[in-house]
Amino acid sequence: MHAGTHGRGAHTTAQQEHAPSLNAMPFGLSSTRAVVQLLTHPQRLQILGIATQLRLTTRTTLYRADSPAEWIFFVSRGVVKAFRDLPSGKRRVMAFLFPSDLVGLAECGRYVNTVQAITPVTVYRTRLDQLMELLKRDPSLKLQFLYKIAHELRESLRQTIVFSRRDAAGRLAMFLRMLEQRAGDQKDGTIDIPMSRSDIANFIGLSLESVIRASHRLEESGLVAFEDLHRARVLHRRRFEELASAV
Amino acid sequence: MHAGTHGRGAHTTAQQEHAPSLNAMPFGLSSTRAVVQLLTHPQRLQILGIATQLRLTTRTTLYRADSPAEWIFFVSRGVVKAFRDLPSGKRRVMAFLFPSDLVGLAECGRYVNTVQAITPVTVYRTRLDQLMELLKRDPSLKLQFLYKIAHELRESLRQTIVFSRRDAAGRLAMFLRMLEQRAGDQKDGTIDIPMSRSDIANFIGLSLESVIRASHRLEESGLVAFEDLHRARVLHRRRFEELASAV
DNA sequence: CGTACCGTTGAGCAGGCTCAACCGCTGTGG
DNA sequence: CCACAGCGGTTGAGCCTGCTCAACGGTACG
Repeated sequence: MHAGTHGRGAHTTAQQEHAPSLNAMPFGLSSTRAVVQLLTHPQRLQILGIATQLRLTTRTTLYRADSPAEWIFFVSRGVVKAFRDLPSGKRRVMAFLFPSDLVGLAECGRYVNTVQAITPVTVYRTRLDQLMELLKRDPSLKLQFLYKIAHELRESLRQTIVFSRRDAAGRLAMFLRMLEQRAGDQKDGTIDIPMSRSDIANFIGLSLESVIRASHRLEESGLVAFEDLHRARVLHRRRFEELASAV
Repeated sequence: MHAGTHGRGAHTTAQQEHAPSLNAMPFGLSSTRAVVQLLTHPQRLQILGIATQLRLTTRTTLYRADSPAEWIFFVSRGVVKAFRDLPSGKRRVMAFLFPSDLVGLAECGRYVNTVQAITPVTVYRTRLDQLMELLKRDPSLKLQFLYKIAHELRESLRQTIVFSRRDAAGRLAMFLRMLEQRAGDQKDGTIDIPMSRSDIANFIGLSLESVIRASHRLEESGLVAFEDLHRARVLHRRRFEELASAV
């Protein structure tokens, strides 16, 4: 299979590699709209103290939906997807999780989604009860987690805007822009697309075929060039942004 | 206008009326899938101490998107909607907020959505910085807020499942079921629908006309009876649940 | 009585879905 | 070594349903 065969995630910084990390946009006023590291160095070491580093290959399942939620994961390198298989047999990808994201949100003691690696990943795994202990001992850490979850909530709400579009090309453009922002701009100006076309389809709510046709439309109209299946380049930034914003 | 002319929200309990309150499903194991009150009585009094009670009429705007985020609101009675007007002129309703919900999540010091009352509401308003002060003094309160935001995140993710459906009737059925769960079952077995058809459309991602036609289809197939514009009754529970689950 | 707003209905269009066939690559086993 | 299965991706044909546009109805309000 394709995934894992072409250095995706290789641009991850050493910092992200070496300790649990959480990124988010703050509540408070800030001039930039930048995502910042929430955890102080000591906090990261504290979490490191109760965490185990795991390196997982593509397609490894971190956990399954509805199984008892024992662990919380900090994504450190690579990308995972969180999805649910619906009664109809369709698969809904709820989120892609990147380095500095938190995975393992439970409800009533059970995981909500199944989570699988789509690239080789490094995660830090910690027992939920141990993390809760740590949160009790370090109240300021609670606040950081609050920020992080609030950030994810806003991201999730933003994601629903994608669904309000009917046109496939527009949805795909918004998705690509999201990828560009989340995964951090590549030095060479390309967008890294770690997931399969079918994962994209299940995420943005289109059929697989529509995703492919939308890619062609983006390419034909000169907005985006797909250098290969997993790399795209924005050719006409202004028109691209227009399309992606024109909800 | 219609809203506010027929006792919606009248079933709100006295408890909800009299102090800030937060409801959520816990992370941890619990036999029931019930939503529980997160705050202890002393905590609610503490928040009450820094909050102002406001009673607002239908269509009052609590705040506007992109304005500086000074306040956090606890919905105590009634229903508000959070929405964004998109560049295209379309309006996306991001969420309906019910009693025991939290309103006013900011990003970089600015509100993300515009929030408006769709029924007469009672809210408790507190300055963001004062609430943060309180959170610093009472670490366990932070955890309650963490639970609440996590709950809203899960709700938001669940909401995206609605969008994965193509059929209007199915989307509407899921929406009605959500209303039934959120607003608490009425004693008489009816579902209270506080918002306008057009708000529903903007929330579940359909055109206004499609919402109306979907209502007709639900009615014709004998699943649901619409007693008036703002009250529905599930006639055939099993088939209704089947439709609402058959994503 | 006119206006505004919400809701309703109909006609016709368009874009996304489904189904089906096919390609190219990979890994496997005879 | 090659045949084959499996998987991801691609393309085409035709259907279907939700959207758009437009006209109209009812109710509240000035």
